Amino acid sequence: MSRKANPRESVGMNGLRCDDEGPIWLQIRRAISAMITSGAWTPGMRIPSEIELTRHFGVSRMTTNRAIQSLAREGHLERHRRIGTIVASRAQERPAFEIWDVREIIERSGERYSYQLLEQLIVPEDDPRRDLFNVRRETSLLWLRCLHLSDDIPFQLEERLVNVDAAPEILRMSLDQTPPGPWLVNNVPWSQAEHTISALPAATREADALDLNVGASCLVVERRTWNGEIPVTLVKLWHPGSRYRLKGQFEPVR
Amino acid sequence: MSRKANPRESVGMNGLRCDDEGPIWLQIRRAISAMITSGAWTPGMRIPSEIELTRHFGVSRMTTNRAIQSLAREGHLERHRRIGTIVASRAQERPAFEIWDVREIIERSGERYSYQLLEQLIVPEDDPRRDLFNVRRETSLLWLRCLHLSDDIPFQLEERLVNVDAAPEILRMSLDQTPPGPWLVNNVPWSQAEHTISALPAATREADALDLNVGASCLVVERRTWNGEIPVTLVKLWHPGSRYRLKGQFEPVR
DNA sequence: CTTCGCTAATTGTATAGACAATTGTTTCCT
DNA sequence: AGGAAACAATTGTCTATACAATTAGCGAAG
Repeated sequence: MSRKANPRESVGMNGLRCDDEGPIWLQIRRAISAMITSGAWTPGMRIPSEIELTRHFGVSRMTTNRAIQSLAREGHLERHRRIGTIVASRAQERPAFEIWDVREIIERSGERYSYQLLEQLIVPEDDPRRDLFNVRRETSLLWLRCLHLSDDIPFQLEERLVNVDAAPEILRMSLDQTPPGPWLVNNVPWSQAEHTISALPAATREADALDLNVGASCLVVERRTWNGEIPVTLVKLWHPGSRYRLKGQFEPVR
Repeated sequence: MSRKANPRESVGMNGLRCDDEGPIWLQIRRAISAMITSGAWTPGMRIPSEIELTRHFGVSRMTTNRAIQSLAREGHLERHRRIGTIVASRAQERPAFEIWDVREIIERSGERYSYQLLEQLIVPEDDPRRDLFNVRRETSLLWLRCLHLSDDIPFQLEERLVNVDAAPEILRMSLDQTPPGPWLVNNVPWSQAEHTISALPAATREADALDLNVGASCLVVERRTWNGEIPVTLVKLWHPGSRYRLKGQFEPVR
């Protein structure tokens, strides 16, 4: 216990204290959370094991486990058997704006997420899609269509244009395995974003992919991001409106 | 067991089946989830008690409990002691777009949410703020400023303009208790929304409220919603950029 | 030196049981 | 009848324990 190979920097338990509000597992959760947000425990550090915390707080392991798992499920901690629990690199981030990560939405609902790449091409010089972006003729643009499924039922169709100059590494990604959305958010810097939410009827292309009738109303989120003046990506996300009710008093345009 | 006063309509367990993937508590979770999304169990119905499910699936109560609680925490079920567990009215909704509900964000992080109303007034006829909305001179607009705190530290400043014609009941709300955001989302119909995300320096008004220096950079989300042609609300949400890192490679404009 | 297999540390899941808290229902006393 | 007290049903939390799964590290065998 005293001499350790120290696979990762390990934290101590100084300052780890319960308040006295509510159930003990929430107190423990808050105590750990406080260590992270205060900066005493920084991303990458290994936190005490369940056993140590169990002793520290004088509770049973299930109680510690509940506190830690609830933090882990929300992405503040990462846990690995035999390795232990480390503070996630994004633990101090707040989802002040949640970029719609379909995968997360689906998996939070306990369903199976799957993904299909439908189309991938470099937009030709005279293609009308180029007009959506205000970029020079030489700039190469990548066009993607992919489908996100929940329990093998189409949940979201993604139609995306990417400015390759702003994100050159994207050409090296195998996009038939990895959805482009999360990768872009995490790897390509951007400074400005604009979203438009509306209800639109599905055209043939969308209806086919989503397994709907042509004209069925969909909820469409359109997002554009820039880095300074440079457009980064433009994406249209189609949700079948009939299959999933939507949060809030959203009324399709008649 | 056979004759019941039936305080609420109660569901049977027909069709409630486990698949065989992953841990049993997730299987049970999916089984219940499937009953809801298939429509066999509809909002307001009382689902079988933990004991009954425990017997049905042949597991221990803690296992059932874990499945149900995880659904309840996400808003698919509502639980009350002695009453039982009912399907939440919003259970079939998908958070296809999560309207930023600060309260939810804060409470999910295990912190204490609190709220202050800073300012509330009907915008005078000649006020420049009227220009933000394209409405007739007679239309009365409500101006609100409120602060959302996490563990008593300012987390988000909300500056909002509401079209009273589109949401007349808002004048009857006691907005010093209830934040206007969630109420509007749930009670006022809208068909279109537009968001802009950017990084801006705090002016005196924002710096004061958020306890920052003037000029400190903030992440600002601006949201406008319409119902058809009619503007409903316009809100600017200020987050102190220094205190909370933000998800993704967001770079403040220099 | 490399590889294979063992051991130990750590988390993941499940069980059985206990008691607390909440609140509808019933019963009983006046 | 009305109100108070007891009861019952249901969820909330916690404990103690057990075994499974994962994997780093170590040591033995080749």
